[in-house]
Amino acid sequence: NYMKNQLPTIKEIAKQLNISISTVSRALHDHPSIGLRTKMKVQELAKQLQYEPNQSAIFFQQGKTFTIGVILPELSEAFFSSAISGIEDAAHKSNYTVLMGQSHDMVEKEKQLIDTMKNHRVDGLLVSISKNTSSYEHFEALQRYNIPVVFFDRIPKIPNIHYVACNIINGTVQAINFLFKKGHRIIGMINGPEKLPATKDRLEGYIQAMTKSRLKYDPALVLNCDLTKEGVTAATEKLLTGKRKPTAIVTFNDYVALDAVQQAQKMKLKINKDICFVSYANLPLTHYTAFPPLASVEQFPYLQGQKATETLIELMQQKTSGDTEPVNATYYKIILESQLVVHDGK
Amino acid sequence: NYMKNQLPTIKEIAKQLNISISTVSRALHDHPSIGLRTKMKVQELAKQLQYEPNQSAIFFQQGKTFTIGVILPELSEAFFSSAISGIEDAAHKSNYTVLMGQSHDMVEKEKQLIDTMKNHRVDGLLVSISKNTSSYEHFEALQRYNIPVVFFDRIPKIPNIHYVACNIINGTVQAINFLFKKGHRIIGMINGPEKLPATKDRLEGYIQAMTKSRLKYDPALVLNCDLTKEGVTAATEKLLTGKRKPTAIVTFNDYVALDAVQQAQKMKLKINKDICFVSYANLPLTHYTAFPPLASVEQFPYLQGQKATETLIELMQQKTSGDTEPVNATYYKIILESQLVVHDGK
DNA sequence: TGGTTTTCCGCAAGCGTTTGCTTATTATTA
DNA sequence: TAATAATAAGCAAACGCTTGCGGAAAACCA
Repeated sequence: NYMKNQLPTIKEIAKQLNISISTVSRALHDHPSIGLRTKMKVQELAKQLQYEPNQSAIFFQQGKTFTIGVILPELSEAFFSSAISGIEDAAHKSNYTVLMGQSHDMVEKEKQLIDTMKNHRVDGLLVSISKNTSSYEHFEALQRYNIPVVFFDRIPKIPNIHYVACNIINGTVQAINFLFKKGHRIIGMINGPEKLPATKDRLEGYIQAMTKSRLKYDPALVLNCDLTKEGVTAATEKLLTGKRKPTAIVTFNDYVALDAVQQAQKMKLKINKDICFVSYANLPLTHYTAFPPLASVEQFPYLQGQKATETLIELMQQKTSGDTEPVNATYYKIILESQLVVHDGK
Repeated sequence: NYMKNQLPTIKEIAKQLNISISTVSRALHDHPSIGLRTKMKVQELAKQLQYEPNQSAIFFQQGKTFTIGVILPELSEAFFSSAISGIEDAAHKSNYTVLMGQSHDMVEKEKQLIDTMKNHRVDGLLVSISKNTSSYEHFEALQRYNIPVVFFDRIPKIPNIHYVACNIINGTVQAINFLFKKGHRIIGMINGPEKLPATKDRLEGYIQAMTKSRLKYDPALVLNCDLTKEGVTAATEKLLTGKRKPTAIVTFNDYVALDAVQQAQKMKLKINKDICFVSYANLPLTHYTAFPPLASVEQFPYLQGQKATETLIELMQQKTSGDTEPVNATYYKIILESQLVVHDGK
């Protein structure tokens, strides 16, 4: 008692009230088997002492931390930071907290983070995998720990996983149709690095839409690039000096669009007249730019984060509610539809 | 042993090796008082069993969680997401993890988050306070728990706190000087909401610089606004139709600058000719816009986050390394200098 | 060989809570 | 009034790990 800077515990309360700690514990939880009188006394003293339960102890005792881990490539990227916002909001609503880590697209760090999260005994994990991740054993380790994982946006191509993703294909189709209706017949694409799933999806959508529109798919109109400014510039130039000159170009994302616009201008083309652009949204403020893309395929990062969190929470509940055996090997595969957002002239 | 899906513990290892758990614990920690033979045996079995210590237990036992909490207004804002990136990187380097929450600028939620963090027994806290926070008792509660707090960017104006902030004043002075050298003599400012500290700092810098440049301070040239598009537009119009028409305007941030540019264009003014803009950077891609500000006062969010984390970690070490009494009531007040970044034409 | 140091390891407490089970007390019924 | 039921509270184990302390065995010295 002598200036022990200790925090009050139920033990302390029990001692002062001359009752057992179990009684205190139950009293604080409003357990029916505790009389009203003592219940009151306990709660009063607790308040007076400013008692707060030591969550560390509870976590340990219950084997549950009410924490969900989030691992993604880059916290400062607009897309992910929106996603995080959605995650945090959803988690907070269900009284979970969020432990965060960024892999910087490095597999090694991704592994480290998984270890950290695992050791911290997070109750569940949300992951957007790094660009360079190609093997997935480090995720399997999580199963031993009974830590459910929900992937989002950047999902591994393996079976039997839970994920939330955005179907980019239909958005792409919408984009092409939009351009088609505007009269464009030769539509190019500046895509991303070949091996990226995101790149493949875009291409697939492109092919689908072109085929359906009875425009035959011309591979010469689709260029891959490494997303650097130089790469984009080169691709744009090549596309615009090719045999079949496109009147519209779909670009991998907003950054690419902006770089491509610059290059097109440099080539003395009138934007939105000689050449139009449509892109995949990942920037908040393209409408402030001089020549924003006519339209963007929106992927709803906030919503993705939110959905992913909600399904993770559901999975965690399931786990808790004691299905002795995880019989229900059903996997959540939640797919949001991307959507073409047409920007008004302004 | 019968398909208990339990994770291996040191107890398990001890049993299999017929030694005591304390020996196992020490062996795993390379304690000198354990013989090489047993040490090897233990470590081998541990690896074989894929043993990993239960951090929850350790946290509890040590009263330390190796976790730092971060509370800030909005995760998805570019400024903060850069800061977070810096925080995460710095934390990870020292083996800390990051627990995150966003207040959405609501005092109530800020309080909740502090409670959560406190109950989670984070080892330290990083806070950028919400716009509406004006009383600070909820932070004082943390002292009882011996949880050090480092504020960053948005810091409360009370004494005896640790903080990391960016001195915006000198950046503002640089900005005005920059404009002065370019020949501008009538320089306006579109500032933020009056009560915001950020607003006051900008104003102070403005006054200092104007005074020093022998341009007398004309209050009519400084307008407050609420940062909405309408507010900015109105302020811009008022400024550009006033008696003394500025040839340059310093704006509260990039968003304001972009809105103001639009309005100026609507008023048939030639940007960078009739009227120039300088702003405070908070967007990553102003250089893609049609008429970016000529220069921006950079506040280095990543660096701020990093520095804040580093000082927090230092504080936590101090706490641990057992100064029985926190005699050293020295408070870290780390101030980064903002810096004017002049954008090249393209 | 007897005593002293070293080396190695085990015992047990403790961290703060929860919870199944038991016990003491009071109220209820016949 | 005695037997039974309902109510209220306590005991003690458990969660997994760390660590101060004490003890046995082995090594050393003289």
